[in-house]
Amino acid sequence: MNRGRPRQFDEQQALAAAMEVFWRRGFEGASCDELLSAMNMNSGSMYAAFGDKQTLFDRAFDLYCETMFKRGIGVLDGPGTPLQNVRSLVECWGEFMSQPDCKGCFIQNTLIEFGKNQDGVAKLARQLLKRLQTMLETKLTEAAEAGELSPGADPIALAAFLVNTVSGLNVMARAGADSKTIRGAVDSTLLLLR
Amino acid sequence: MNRGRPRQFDEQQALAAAMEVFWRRGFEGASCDELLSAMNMNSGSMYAAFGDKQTLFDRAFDLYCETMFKRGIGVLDGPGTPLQNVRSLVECWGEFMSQPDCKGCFIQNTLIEFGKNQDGVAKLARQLLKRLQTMLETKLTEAAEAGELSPGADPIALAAFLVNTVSGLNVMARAGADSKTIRGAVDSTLLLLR
DNA sequence: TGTAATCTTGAACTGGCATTCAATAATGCC
DNA sequence: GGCATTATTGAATGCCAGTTCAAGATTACA
Repeated sequence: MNRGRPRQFDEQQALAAAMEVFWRRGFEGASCDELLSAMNMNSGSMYAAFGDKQTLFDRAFDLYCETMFKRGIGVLDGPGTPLQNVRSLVECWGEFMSQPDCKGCFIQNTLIEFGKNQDGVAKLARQLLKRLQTMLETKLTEAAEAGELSPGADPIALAAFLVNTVSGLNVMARAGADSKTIRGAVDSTLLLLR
Repeated sequence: MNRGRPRQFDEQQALAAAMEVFWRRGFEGASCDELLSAMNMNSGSMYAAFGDKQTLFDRAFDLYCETMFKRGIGVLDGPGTPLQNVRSLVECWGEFMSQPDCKGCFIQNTLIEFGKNQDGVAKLARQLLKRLQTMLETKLTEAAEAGELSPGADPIALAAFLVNTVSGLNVMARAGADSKTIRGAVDSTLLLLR
């Protein structure tokens, strides 16, 4: 079929390895050396396959979004009442962030590193967070209409609050907070969801 | 008195300028060029006065802690009941993070950039956050004993939760969240403090 | 077997950054 | 004024990380 020397690496596998490194170190923090040895490639092959470091990051970031973000959406749209699903998602965050050598959430990390940048990945990260917030608003509005929330609860404010909570959990996790602290934050958060 | 050519810069003023740059850009993100022009100094003078970039950062970070962190402590120890003071602090955070071109909290930013590092500034940032958490625990315990909190409220968990909240607010602010979102998060947080 | 196409390898290149340094300038003391 | 001391200046330095490139390797097809 295809002429030429065949590739000695699997693109998806290499991308997954790059994702791990970027996830832990960030864009600036990840050196090409570390990336290349994690991907088990030489610079020439990598540059031929992916273009440059930024493009590699973009693709690794996309891969993360495809997997992890959609997994979160799955929880929100799972079985159970709207409020139960929101509470499940918060629980998931807490467990995720309590893992021993947690790297946090790649989206949050990217948001922090690139901040208000108007272009590329930062914009995408902001959009994703906004999407999460909107989805939470929807679910919480449903919950309010179903009478699952205490009367007077504001679904819009609660959604903003939950996005804020996950941002906080991410920071705490990356700062190495003990699981008790994280558990305390999660438990207090759940008090508002009823 | 002192022999030799007198300094043409004010050390505290230069330090304050450096603090602004590090605060906005982080350690890696702040180039020496940007620092030097903000400080209105040449590299030679700066290196003679402060040593190197890391030492300059350390001193700028100390300056921030001396001013901003203690200001927060002042609110906690202000007039009013324990709970009122805690609520005031949360309100302050919200207003602070809602400012138009907010740089966030320097301590949080540093924590994020240096993460779990065992040495130097990262360790100091973690200690400060821990201290904040402990102070909140104390205040909230006092509030509980004074009957200001609803029965069954857990001061320890609430303190962890509040530290988590301020971490979240910092991320949201640096991500450019609108003030309505931040306000929503703050309002929801305050619901737990009563 | 020869040729074109594709991939691998790792050394060389390049640009940007923190840092140094030698020359110069400004002060106090004798 | 001469000298010691300290600051300023900005070009030069050295290093490191991202990137390129030429040589070699491996395949398909003729």
